[in-house]
Amino acid sequence: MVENKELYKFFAQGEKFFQPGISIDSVIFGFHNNQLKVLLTKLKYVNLWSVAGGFVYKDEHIDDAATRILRERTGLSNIFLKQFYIFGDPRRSDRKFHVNRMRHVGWDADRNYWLLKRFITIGYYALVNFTNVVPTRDYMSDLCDWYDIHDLPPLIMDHGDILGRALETLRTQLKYQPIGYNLLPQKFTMPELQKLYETILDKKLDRRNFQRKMLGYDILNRLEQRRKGGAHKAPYLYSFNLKKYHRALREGLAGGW
Amino acid sequence: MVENKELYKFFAQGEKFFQPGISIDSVIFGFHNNQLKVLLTKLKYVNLWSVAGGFVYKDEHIDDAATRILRERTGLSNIFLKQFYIFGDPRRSDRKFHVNRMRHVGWDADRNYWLLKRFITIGYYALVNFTNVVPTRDYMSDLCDWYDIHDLPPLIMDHGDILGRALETLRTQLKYQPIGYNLLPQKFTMPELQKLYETILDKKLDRRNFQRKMLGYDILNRLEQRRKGGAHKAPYLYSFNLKKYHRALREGLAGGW
DNA sequence: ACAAAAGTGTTGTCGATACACCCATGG
DNA sequence: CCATGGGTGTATCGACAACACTTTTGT
Repeated sequence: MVENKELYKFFAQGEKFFQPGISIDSVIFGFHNNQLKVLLTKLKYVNLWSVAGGFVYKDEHIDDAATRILRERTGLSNIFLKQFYIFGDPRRSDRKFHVNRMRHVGWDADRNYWLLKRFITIGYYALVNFTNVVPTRDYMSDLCDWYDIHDLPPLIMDHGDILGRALETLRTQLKYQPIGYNLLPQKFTMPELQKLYETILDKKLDRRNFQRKMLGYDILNRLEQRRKGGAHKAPYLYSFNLKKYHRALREGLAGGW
Repeated sequence: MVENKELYKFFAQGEKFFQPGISIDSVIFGFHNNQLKVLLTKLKYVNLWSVAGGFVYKDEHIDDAATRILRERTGLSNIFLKQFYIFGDPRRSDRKFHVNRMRHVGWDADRNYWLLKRFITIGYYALVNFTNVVPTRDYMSDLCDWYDIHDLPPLIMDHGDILGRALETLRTQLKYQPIGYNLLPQKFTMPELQKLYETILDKKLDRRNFQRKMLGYDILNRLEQRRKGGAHKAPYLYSFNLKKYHRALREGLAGGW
């Protein structure tokens, strides 16, 4: 198998290219069907899933590495991406997992093999537009797809913790920063934006107060057009005023839900 | 010199004990004479200062490493310590600086020497009680002392950035968490607590509103005793109600300055 | 016409600010 | 006795939550 050759090559030569002992794990959030989703990959030879992970090239900025990994998994660049925590427990790695994978491609590792050493991982979280993403697996995985935040498959190592802490961070950030731009299509309605907030915060918000508060932030453009076709009254479409949006990102919102 | 032997040993054997490519830099804040201070060490053989740095033993949790480094510099355990950012620019290390130090102890490093490789550093910040600290230098440094945040000596590499970002984080955290416990003596007056807040935020606060807000958090015990001796009316002494203080740490404050 | 969804308005509460007043102490 | 700092009280404003009303649309 050509793919397993690639994996073999990674095992054999990764040490040459990658910064030792450091990995990156990005929790990629998307929004679809009124549900918050995470992009996960199923790793080969085991029945375990993983958030979008990877390694840092020896001369690569960690933020660039995170961006690259995100692009490899989603096809997207220019995305909201932020480091949120470092996971530095010396026992977080799962030796058996690696040994098992290596056996499948015929790589025989000794005890000092680079991948079996301790890894510290840098947690990033990303917000992406679900419909623009083309989930792309690589030679390490045989599946890459979205999963509902409330219905997750079994995760490798401490990826449950990583995901949980990313979600917690997202919820906190939500209070002080605008976020819809990265998760919604260009044009969207106020109820759609509200659903996004409700989904992330996991609680109902008052329709009318939400609208007024959101408009109060002064980061939205109301378009002439309305969303037709649905039953009932047609809602306005909005887009983000990028200039004001980015100012709000820098300076923060009043906040408090 | 015995000390230089130690440094030599570090150069020669550090690779055996420490996790490669990872360092820890802790910005240690204290409060004294109504000024916010940082604990810095002056490194040997150069006219540059550094925040409290160190390395991670191969089987040590990064949080434990940060705690250990803090104890080595201050003599204190059980302290408020929190990771706040990872600095991962591949060009952040200063090769010349290391080479220069090594030359002074007669260590001759080749190009692949561990210390000259890329290091990613984990930024922590700590809040400590100034009067309890015994600033302690080690074999790498010839000075260790407090410096006013507004009057800093020249700092090594990106330690200026690290310090700035730590300060920014502290200011943000101040809005959502109680902090005085770690920076003030056991007993303190309301004006003293206010000075602390004013110093960190670098702005004046209204005396009366501050008092009411602070008392409203319900984390203080008013003591019978008052602070005598100063001119003018004797202010009450307070101490923190630790139980409520820690609950507030976990659950956050209302906040907003 | 009516149910359901969307848009707009009104009111009450609470916290934050601004400021006025009183108390204690040392010079 | 008065200047200075500390403690307590009150008015005002604005943000936010709760809730009423009107408008639009498909069936």
